[in-house]
Amino acid sequence: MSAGSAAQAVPATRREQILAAAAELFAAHGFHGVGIDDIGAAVGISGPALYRHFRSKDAMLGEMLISISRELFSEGKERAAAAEDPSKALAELVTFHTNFALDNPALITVQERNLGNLREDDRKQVRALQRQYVEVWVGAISAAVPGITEERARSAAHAVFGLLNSTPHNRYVDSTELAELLHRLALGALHAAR
Amino acid sequence: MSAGSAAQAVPATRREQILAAAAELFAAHGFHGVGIDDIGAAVGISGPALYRHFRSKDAMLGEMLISISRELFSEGKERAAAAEDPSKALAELVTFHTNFALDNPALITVQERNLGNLREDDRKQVRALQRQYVEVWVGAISAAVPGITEERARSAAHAVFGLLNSTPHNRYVDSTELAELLHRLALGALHAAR
DNA sequence: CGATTACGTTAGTCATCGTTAACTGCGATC
DNA sequence: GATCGCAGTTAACGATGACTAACGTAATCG
Repeated sequence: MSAGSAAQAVPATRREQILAAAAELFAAHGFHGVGIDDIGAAVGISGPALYRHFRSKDAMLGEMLISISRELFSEGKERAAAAEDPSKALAELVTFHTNFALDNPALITVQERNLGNLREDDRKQVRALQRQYVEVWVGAISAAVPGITEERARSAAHAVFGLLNSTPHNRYVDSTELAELLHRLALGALHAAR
Repeated sequence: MSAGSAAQAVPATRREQILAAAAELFAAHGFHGVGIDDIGAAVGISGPALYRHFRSKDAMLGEMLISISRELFSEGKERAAAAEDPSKALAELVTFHTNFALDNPALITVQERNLGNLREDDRKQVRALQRQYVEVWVGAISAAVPGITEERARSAAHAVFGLLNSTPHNRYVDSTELAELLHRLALGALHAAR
């Protein structure tokens, strides 16, 4: 269900394994709340060995946030463009984002919370990608909700991100039902945006 | 507009002044990303002087999260109970929460992100209060949306919190219009929850 | 008027953190 | 089969962080 590249049993490369473990830890304790030794221990090696794979702790955060932002944008753009009409494009974006959040709760959490811990240049890059992703949504909302202003569409997009990204803290129903519920809630909200 | 006790020009007590400054810093850099000296500097005193007012840095976070949780719960419960019918109760909760988030963006952000940095006993207390607040919403949603299950209502409540709490990162329209938009989005979402 | 209390200050302590250095084993390559 | 480079180890270093100690000052109060 859903086409994510989420928690696989045997991660492809060591780098990816480290990034996955670090994401989990950053999500739970915050960037500064996690030590280099904690990350190492989570993948069975100890502390400084991480520097064989990353230039710094900052670089780990940078790499994970840039790659997630890039994936959201490029995949989102593609799916929206492939849809046959505006209303289907919006529904497709909702489905895509929902599944992504369900498949990558740690990454979503880190992206939401730890943008401020990025180095200046990485932050610039992530923000640029996020802006582009938001514009994909603004386009889809503008086309699907007649008469809405661009500013309201942008605000609505951010609000719906907040709604869908609440997924990691929302484990009261199984994920199939949760996906369906979030889909309805998001489209219901956007429909009401006028 | 809105009856919050938000950013006043001259904070009542020194303690409150410190908590407000700390909330701002925690929201921006994360709990562990802020030093005791930073907080002191933000209120014009230097570092260790804070220990005349708080037992520890942990205690500052604990106090701010407990008080915000308490206020949300007690005020929310009261307003929901005072409404004349279920649909008005839900609308009132949405209005209240929206205005609270608009008036206290830093506190809302800290509550969302830094629960994991609390000391065990404080975290227990905050979680208990949050649970009670959620139950107020679950009651209102269950009464206003016929046929919805309790679990779906709870999930929907969390999702709507995510939507409304996105406020701090949502400054594309002025706050009057944003409040109105968020109100529509939230009720639109809940209406679609079935 | 003298003592206490409230609220600051600066200097120091001790733990911890990110990072580097120096060294080691091991599998592939020429 | 010697060599090279990848991926790991432990030890150390400098910086920084939370917190304590010792001290100062001004207002309050008995």
